Amino acid sequence: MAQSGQSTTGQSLLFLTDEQLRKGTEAMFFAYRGFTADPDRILSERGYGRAHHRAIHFIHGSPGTTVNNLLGILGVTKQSLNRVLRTLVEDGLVLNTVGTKDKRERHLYLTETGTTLERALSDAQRDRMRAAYRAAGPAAVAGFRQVLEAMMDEEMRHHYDALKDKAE
Amino acid sequence: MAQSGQSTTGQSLLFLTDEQLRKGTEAMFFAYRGFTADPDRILSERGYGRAHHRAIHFIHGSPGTTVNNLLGILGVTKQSLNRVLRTLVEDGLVLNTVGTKDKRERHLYLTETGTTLERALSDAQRDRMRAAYRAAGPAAVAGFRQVLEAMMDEEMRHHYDALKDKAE
DNA sequence: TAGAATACGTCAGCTTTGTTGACATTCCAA
DNA sequence: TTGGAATGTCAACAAAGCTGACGTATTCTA
Repeated sequence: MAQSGQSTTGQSLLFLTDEQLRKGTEAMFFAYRGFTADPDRILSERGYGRAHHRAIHFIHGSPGTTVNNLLGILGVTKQSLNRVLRTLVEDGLVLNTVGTKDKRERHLYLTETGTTLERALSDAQRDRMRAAYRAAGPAAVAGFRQVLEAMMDEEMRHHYDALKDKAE
Repeated sequence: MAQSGQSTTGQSLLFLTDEQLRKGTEAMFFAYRGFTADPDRILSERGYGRAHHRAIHFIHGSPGTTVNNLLGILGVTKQSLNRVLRTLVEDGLVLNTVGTKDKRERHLYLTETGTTLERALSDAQRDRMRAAYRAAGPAAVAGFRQVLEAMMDEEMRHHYDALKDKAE
């Protein structure tokens, strides 16, 4: 066992060895692969990639979102996003409507087919997360979220909080 | 606040709402971007990418490892790894020696230049992780690691454990 | 109301990093 | 000793990111 959780005061937690930090980075690396593995399988069956998954996920979470907003969340260029979005619209998974208030904007929605795929993807991903959560217990889950949130960039945390608030 | 950490018995943790799980996946997504952001900056200055970082990281952790072993850890094809390795050897960051016992194998080592870059990269990455760890506290860190480990594929956990044991 | 700014889409071309296929070398076992 | 398995290299291609330039429609502002 490592000497990380000794102090319950939270005061003397300053000895973070290189070893502990290295293990943390490797845990992130290996866990992220597991995190994406199950949806990746479903996606590749249908000729989609992780980029499509991300678009579908956030359109599902914020129906009617604009292209510009999605760009901020995903942190890619519009050319890159456009390529993905175009195939999703062509394949009938995403709907693209002209803005009501500002006609320059395009609002994005999942069609029924899109929603079905979203559910398949998130079910697969959540099964693994659910299993991990159960194995680790509620206290561990709280810590997991705390560390992840502390690891985000400022800008990313804004997007994260905005999405979080929406549901509460 | 969510209703996740209510029970201290760890018994009745069965109500994992879709909402909680969704937030977990988004936390992973946004945190992973932060996790890679700092090294990415250093790498792009020198014309390298994340693939180079991964190779350097694991060669540093297991000096003398073979190409085949590295393939198992990274989970890519040998052709893909080879391209990265070749540029690192050409640039004098990695040393490639013919196996002594089995001449088909190549043993990989970091040169002094390679070690210097490794240090710069891991310093940058660890600064952020250290800050996150401190902000979240030791109990949260323990939970963080627990959940990540539970999220890995079997095969990945084997690699992870092998690397972990090496240092203990 | 004219011109600047914004939102979106697209064309062209490049880079990184993954893929499959073909092939040389080396080792081992029948 | 020879044929198959293992290790690693070269070639060509695909996905998905990037920059830069440009067009169009719309909105904002001086």
